[in-house]
Amino acid sequence: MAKLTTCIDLMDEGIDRVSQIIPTMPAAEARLCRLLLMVGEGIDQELAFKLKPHKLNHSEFLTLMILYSRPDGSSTPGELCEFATQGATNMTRIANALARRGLITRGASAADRRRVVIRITAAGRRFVKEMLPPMFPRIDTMFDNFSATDKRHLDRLLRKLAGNLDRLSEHSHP
Amino acid sequence: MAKLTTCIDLMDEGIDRVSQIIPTMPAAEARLCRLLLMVGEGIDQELAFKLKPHKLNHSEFLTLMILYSRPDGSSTPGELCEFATQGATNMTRIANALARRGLITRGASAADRRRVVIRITAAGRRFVKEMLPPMFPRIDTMFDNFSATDKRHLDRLLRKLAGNLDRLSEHSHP
DNA sequence: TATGTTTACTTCACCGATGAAATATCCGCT
DNA sequence: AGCGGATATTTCATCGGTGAAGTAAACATA
Repeated sequence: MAKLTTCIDLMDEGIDRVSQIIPTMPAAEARLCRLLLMVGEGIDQELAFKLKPHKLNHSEFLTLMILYSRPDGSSTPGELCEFATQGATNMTRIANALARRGLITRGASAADRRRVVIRITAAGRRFVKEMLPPMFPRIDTMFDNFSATDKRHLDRLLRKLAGNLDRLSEHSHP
Repeated sequence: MAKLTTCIDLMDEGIDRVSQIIPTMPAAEARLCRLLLMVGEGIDQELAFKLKPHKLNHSEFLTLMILYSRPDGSSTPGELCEFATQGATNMTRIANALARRGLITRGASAADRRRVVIRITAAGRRFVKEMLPPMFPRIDTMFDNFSATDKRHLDRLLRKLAGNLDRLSEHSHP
């Protein structure tokens, strides 16, 4: 598997050459975008690696965690779509997958019969409580050489960037 | 479409509640992971939005850009897989798609007849040179309120994180 | 030069995700 | 009460991506 750092080196060279041909390019900013995308993919793969033994994929895990973290352990497909930034179509499949394994239940809403109520089961809670801790060491290792201020900075900058992205997409694809 | 910042707020609450149930969780680090993943997805969507009018997807664009940035404008499927972190299978499809549009050519290597030489065409270069500049304003906007040191910090922290991820995956899935 | 191993790419079968359309229910208005 | 539009979820067709097996050429070595 290709190392992330060598990909980054190649990306740096590539951007240098492109910005020679097209000097109006915002090279530093484009570099940051690519960096972010690459590191994001790296974390994705790391997460997938940790989820594979449990036969979960990223979106199923996220959905289960959202339910786990809710005080009442329940939600609806529509709400879960919002929070997990998933399409409704996919949420149907995710719910099917989790329900088939007995980690959640699907029931009809009494108040609004269009709605489906999804609830995490006791088995689902047990499952999460057991699978989560073994991930912790690797998460810690990811930020090994990060000082407290490093972490604070990264947190702040990512949130700032998220705000900018929100404003961008508001204007164009709202 | 759900705003990124509200998803982040919900994520914060979720992590708080989970770390009450499971206090050994490295909450700050998990938060950073999720933040990075979410911002990464945001940039992905933004990129997809800019590519859609050109009927390109992310991996096709990246592949084309790698070719564009190479001094001789050529490479091989294997090399492109490495640099674009793509599976060989997918690279075949990408090359098919780009070749069908006349943006690249596929030829046999004289030196090694197992190899396929992929080369960006004049039309491919023109295509890139025209599609790239309209993206610049939005990239600039993404980092609008970032100071020069903000950008430097983000760059440094992401590279550091990439190094850590490399060490992680070396040990476990090499 | 014959043989087994490695490398490069493609084909095939499948999975996860998405857009468009279908279905069922709810809500506002007359 | 009943009609029209909005909302919630599912189904279907399709796309992009991946793993496993297939094919072809190169290399190593005996």
